[in-house]
Amino acid sequence: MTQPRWLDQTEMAAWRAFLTTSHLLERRIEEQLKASAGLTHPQYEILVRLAGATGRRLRMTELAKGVVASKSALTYQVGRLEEVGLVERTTCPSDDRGVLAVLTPAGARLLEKVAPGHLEIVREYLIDRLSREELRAMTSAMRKTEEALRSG
Amino acid sequence: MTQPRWLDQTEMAAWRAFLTTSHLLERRIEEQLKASAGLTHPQYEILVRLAGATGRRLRMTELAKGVVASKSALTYQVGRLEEVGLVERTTCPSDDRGVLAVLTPAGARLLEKVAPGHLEIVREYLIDRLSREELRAMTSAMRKTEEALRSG
DNA sequence: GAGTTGCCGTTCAAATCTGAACAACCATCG
DNA sequence: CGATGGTTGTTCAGATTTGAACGGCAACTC
Repeated sequence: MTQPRWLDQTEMAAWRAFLTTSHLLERRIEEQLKASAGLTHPQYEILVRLAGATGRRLRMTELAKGVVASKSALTYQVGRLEEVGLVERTTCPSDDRGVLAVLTPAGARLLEKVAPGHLEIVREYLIDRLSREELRAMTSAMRKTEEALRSG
Repeated sequence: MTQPRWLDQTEMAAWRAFLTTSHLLERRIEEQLKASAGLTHPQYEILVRLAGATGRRLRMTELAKGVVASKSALTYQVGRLEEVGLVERTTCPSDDRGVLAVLTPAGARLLEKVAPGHLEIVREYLIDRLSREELRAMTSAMRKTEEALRSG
């Protein structure tokens, strides 16, 4: 442990901008999804992950890691999605402890319907405002942090 | 309304990296603050904003905008902080509707104690991993998005 | 100065998240 | 086989967030 190292003005500005913007964007996305499909952002992300998985199914634990949610939060949200027929649960054939969340055809249809409006928000407020250079730098930066956090 | 514009591979990678990383980092920060001071991240941010305000006090609405929280969430969290003596409430002298949240000396002391450990996390996982160029680009990018979201 | 409109912060019920505890299962080793 | 330790997903209670509704006050108009 060395001396406490504060952030200089530039670093603090960077951190504050990141923190504030991620929260604001999260809010905007939540609002759009709720209005257009009655989905929360976590629910939407679950559908996206399942749609991208082979067989449109994933183990609960994998899914939780993918969407960055706690196990119990995922159990809860998959329960909601199952109630409305967007996802089904199957016991994992290779591991009786396991549960597979499976995207239903209705889930896939809803996702196709909702995705454009969602991505339009992502474009409008983030992607389309960034230069190629900024996009590249941000991706690089985020990946470094992600990698570090996934390891620890 | 034009055609739906999907994100190309580079754009989607950028968005996914941002989304995932912000959630992972949020989790790590929450964990650190809880362990080191029993504070949640929203609570910590409230203390930070108050500490930086003139007179160490802010109107509830300003504070809510600053920390990007809903009015009711802020009411709740300020209530928690008041219970443990880190913040006090005062009625606003210039506007009887208003409430001023004021950082107490105990709140200031706790913040000084906790900030280094918190900032160490921010450094370790984000700031220290970024080149000066990445830091600059990320700040610029985040500010553009923040500005757009604050206007709408 | 009465009326109207809008802002301020709180309250409330409902939804969601958290973390610990738990039961069931897997894997390894002796 | 039997014991041990680790994993899996769920459950539960408690904490937090959300959004709408509300009462109180301010600001502006006529």
